[in-house]
Amino acid sequence: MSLAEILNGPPEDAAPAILGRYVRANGVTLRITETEAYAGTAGDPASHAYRRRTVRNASMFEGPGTLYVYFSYGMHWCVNITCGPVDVAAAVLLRAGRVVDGLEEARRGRTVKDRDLARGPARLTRTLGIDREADGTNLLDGKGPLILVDGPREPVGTIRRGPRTGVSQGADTPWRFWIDGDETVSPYRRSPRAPAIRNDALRE
DNA sequence: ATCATGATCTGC
DNA sequence: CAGATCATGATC
Repeated sequence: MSLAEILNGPPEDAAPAILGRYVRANGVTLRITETEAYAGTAGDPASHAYRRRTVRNASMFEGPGTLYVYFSYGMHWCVNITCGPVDVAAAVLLRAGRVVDGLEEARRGRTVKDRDLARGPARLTRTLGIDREADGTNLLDGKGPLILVDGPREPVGTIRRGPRTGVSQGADTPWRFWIDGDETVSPYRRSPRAPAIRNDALRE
């Protein structure tokens, strides 16, 4: 399936389809190992675009392949790839990946284990050298700083799914996807503000 | 287990 | 216009 087809679809289909694919930015190449889907105003209370279009979330309402880069917890940047048609604010959050090329560049002076370089959405974004400047750029037009490699995907093994990390609303929607057994996948943390775990919630 | 740190949103 | 919230990571 082509990238354009994937990004034209709903986020819960695009998120697992992006696993195992390669992203490249600023001389660093990553193999994506963990993603999360967020629907826009279509009934997903965990989405930044749940209520309405704002200055911050405007990129989520653009066409498929648009980057939505947001600032979180006063210090971190995180990257989403918008999917679905214009005005449908759905997106896929890139949560973790493995550095496969540009290891020296990826380090950026940090002394962490290789597997931790892009383990978690903020570290992934920093490792790729992405920040606010990339917000609103499109990865399909080849002009922005981030490239998602198109073409057929190599086999990824078992894909697993479970609830999304750290969200207080919609905490049981199983829209987090990861490659089973990969050591670069980030640890799951339920939001302390989320309601108690429902007995019908999906197990990981 | 707790803190760091600031943009954004919401309710007053 | 102020206070709560936050799709987290590093360090204690």
